[in-house]
Amino acid sequence: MGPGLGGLSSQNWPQADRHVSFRSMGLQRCSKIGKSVQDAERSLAVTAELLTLWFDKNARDLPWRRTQDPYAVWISEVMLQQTQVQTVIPYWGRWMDHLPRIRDLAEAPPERVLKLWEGLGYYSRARNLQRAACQILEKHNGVFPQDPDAILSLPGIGRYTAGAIASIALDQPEPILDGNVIRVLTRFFALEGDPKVRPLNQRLWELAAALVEAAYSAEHLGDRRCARINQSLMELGATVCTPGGQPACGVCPVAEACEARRRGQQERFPELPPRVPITGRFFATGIIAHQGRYLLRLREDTEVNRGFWEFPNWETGPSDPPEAVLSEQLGIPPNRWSSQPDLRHHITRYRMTQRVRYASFLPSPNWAKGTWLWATATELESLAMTAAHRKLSLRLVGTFGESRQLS
DNA sequence: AAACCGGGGCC
DNA sequence: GGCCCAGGTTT
Repeated sequence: MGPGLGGLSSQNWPQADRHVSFRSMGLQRCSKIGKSVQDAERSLAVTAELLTLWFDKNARDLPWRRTQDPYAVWISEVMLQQTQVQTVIPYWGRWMDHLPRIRDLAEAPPERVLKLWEGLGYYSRARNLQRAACQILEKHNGVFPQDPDAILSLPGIGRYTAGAIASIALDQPEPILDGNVIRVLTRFFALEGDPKVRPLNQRLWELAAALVEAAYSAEHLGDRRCARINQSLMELGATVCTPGGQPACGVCPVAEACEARRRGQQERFPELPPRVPITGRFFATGIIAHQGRYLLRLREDTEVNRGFWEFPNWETGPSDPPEAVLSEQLGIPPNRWSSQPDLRHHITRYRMTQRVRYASFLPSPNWAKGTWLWATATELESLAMTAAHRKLSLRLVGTFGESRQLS
């Protein structure tokens, strides 16, 4: 055990957190059962220390943990918003290779930024990254700001991401609260209610702040204490205190003090609101080939996925024949279309089906609206396309860049 | 407070 | 198919 843990009242620790409340939370249970604020803060310090030391031994070796460059940490945090670690790893490495500095991002062509983000989804994240990079150049002389409020004011950076950058890259005692931390804290303290809305959300932020401040005060924990305690909460949530009814409490460093585990009710927390129901959507998609090129359309500024190229497509009803809308929109007679396999694609709450039709025909261009392009097989690979249309593109273009013959 | 973002992985 | 993920922004 580390030298710092010895003096703390470890015999009180498991009991203390069962009824703990903290001065900053303004709760009353504490005084009712006669626990002192000093005991509460001491148990908090023990918890912070156990988590930090556990992280030192059990942290995964993730690529962005090998740097303290705020820019690199920032990119990783934004990529990790709603996106899992294993998905992010190759994207982060590629991004840092191509755009290693803030200035590189600010000055890059927007289509290059989108191409680097292709497949990660939630593409406003990429657009906001570049907007923020430009702001850092203009307002902060090209240096990533250190003030948490200045970080928070950048586009695409909310309270979580600002706290993550400030603590992980700059070792400041700023709290973080994400899905992992919500799960860890609601279980540890058996906190009921919706953790995403007040009042529980506010209490969780206060608890997260109390933990990082406890680590900050514990000088014996050594360097980068704020970075380590905050990452320990997320790491524990990702690898031990996992969703569902079977977290790995046997290897949890704070299991003895966990109230949900004491009750055997780990699966009850957090109390997340019901999911939005899943709905199906249907699209008629046309692949129009002409002299080895394929017709693409650029999503316009008013549309979702603006800046991405895609095969011309229109949303239809579940049973509308796709030839009808394709012929009307593209001026190609209905009998010129041949059927291709449907393409299924999932995105958040949508189950999307693209009904694909192929035509080898050059229509008189009545597609006046928007930006169109006859793309070669090589261009298909280099343009930014959303995931569903990238799948479609891979049907046409093999791994050697050869155009594939379709009947 | 709720909807949206038209991504991906896991079971 | 359901659920979750190192969320932020818009309405």
